[in-house]
Amino acid sequence: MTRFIYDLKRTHRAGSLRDTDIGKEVILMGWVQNRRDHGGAIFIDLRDREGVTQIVFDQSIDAKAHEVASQLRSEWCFAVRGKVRSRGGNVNPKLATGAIEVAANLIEIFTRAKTPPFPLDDHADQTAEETRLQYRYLDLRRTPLQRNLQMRSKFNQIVRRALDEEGFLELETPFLIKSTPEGARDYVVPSRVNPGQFFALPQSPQLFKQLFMVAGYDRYFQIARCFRDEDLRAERQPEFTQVDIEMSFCEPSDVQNVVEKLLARAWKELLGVELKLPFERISYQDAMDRFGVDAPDMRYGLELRDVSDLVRESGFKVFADVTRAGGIVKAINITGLGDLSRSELDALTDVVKIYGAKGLAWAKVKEDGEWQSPIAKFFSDAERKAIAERLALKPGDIAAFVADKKTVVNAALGNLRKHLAKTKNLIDKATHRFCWVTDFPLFEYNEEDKRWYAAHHPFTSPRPEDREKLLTDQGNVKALAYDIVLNGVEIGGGSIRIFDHGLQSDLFRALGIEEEEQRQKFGFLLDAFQYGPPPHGGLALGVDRIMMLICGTDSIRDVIAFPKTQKQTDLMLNAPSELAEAQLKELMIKTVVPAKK
RNA sequence: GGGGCGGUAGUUAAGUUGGUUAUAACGCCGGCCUGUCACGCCGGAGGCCGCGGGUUCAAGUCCCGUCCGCCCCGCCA
Repeated sequence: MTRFIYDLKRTHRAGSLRDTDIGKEVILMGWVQNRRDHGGAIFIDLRDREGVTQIVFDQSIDAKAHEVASQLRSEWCFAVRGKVRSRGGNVNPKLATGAIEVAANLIEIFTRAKTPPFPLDDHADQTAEETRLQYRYLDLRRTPLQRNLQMRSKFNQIVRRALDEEGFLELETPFLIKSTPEGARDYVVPSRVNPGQFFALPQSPQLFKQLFMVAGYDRYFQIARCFRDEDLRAERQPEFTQVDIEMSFCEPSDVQNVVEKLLARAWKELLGVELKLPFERISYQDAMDRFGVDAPDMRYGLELRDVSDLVRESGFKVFADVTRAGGIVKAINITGLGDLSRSELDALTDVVKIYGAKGLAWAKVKEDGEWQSPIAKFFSDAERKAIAERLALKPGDIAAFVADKKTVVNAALGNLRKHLAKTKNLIDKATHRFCWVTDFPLFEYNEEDKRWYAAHHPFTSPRPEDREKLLTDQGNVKALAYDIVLNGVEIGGGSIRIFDHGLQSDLFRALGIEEEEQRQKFGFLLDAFQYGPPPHGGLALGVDRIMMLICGTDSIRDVIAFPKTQKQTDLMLNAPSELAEAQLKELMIKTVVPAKK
């Protein structure tokens, strides 16, 4: 190494220099974003994480520097010393540093670079993600990802400052824990010193944070990595990050207030957006009735309406049969989108079929109020009028109906609603519509196993007023559980926990979990709860999803430095991979991979 | 486990009814150029058409299988 690094320290980051710096001698270090060689003068755009500065190597200023600079190519790493000067009439309005340039008088090339496998300029988002993931370290150099990860860093700092100020302690919990059978599939880690035994990686620090409350830490948080071995989606990775929060002596609104303040602060500092507090609340029941999903996007209309009572006696056999068999019929008024062609309506049918619906019935309302519809003839004038009234149908509107089991109808129309909003551009991207979804059911019935399961987890407290229904009317017990939803994406959820021993016993009884099984799965927690647990509750926020929304991207992978593909592989590491025989032997593990047919 | 979309120079794409030597832009290499900023001009190199099989006189193109990436269903207390 020569004079740079040791003698000549970096004085600025690229991106920070302005016309007020004219005349200063500066030292910058970074990468070649672009070069424009004009013979006697070479322009190099030097990029670092803060931005880009134009460096000019002028033969007449320093012939040696000019000669060295003529070798520079894309993504070479180098340092320059030079004087900041005005660009005069050649200002580049597209650059923050566009008013100035650095006239170089000394350069050192640190490292040369192979030609990158894909362009790293800002116009290069089009490169296949497969290639970008393979060379993730290069993709991460690009401005959009630099920006996303820097935002993520700032978000984490805001979380720490905000929760510290509220008296929360940042405490860590172990990664190597015990596998529990319920919930998501566990990632497991073999224990070498305990042959044949395995640890599990935490799906969340849930039980530990409750133990912190038992131990009197009162207010806890952690920016925690969580692991779930389930199939991936655009907003789901096998390892993800939560802001995990738990507090003692609280009711739901105490938890919600903390979270609202935290998010409001993040939105203000990161986006300059002032959020209106408190966030609106909607019950789970209302969300399902009006939007068909438990994480409603309320930025647009197209709400669902139940018309079961209006079609039960109709001549349309499909609707009449479904309602008589305990199913429901719901409809959306597809209003304001103009006429839809037959092929467009067929495409909408394909959408609802994904969610198990057998079909989509539709009716167009003509100018004279008559229905143009294959099913119009099955309804009486009065029935059509009643439906039109409930859906507020006007001439030009289209009603779309689905009849089936309640879960199918809600999923089909709820997702049809999303589909229409997206494809017909009904969404105002600048809107940040937060809401709390409350009063979730405590139990979910599983048809196959013919038993009730905990909808959230088995330590979630029922609403006090539902206490006596616990063993008799499980379907109508509501939980002190709440999700937080932003623009139709669930970004967090939590609950008030059970701290009363008798209540916990009844809950296990309602779930059909015997005492022995309770002891085996949760013995340590039940033991702990015999030593004076405080009333407590909490919540976890999905950091990756929140960052996805803050950064305005469609994929969680854009806010995770080193994400995995849909098949849970890392294309850069080539992970996972097989272990050497000796390694398996040491762990006393034998693998049995079924032969391919 | 299932449905859908995609895979052609380094990158992004085009490729007709199966028909001669597989196109283009950007990038790359060489040369020229002192005011460019997605610089310009001249010249050049660059292909396992994802992989395997089949049909055919002939396959990037048709058929079957398979791998990889993405979106979705199931799954995700």
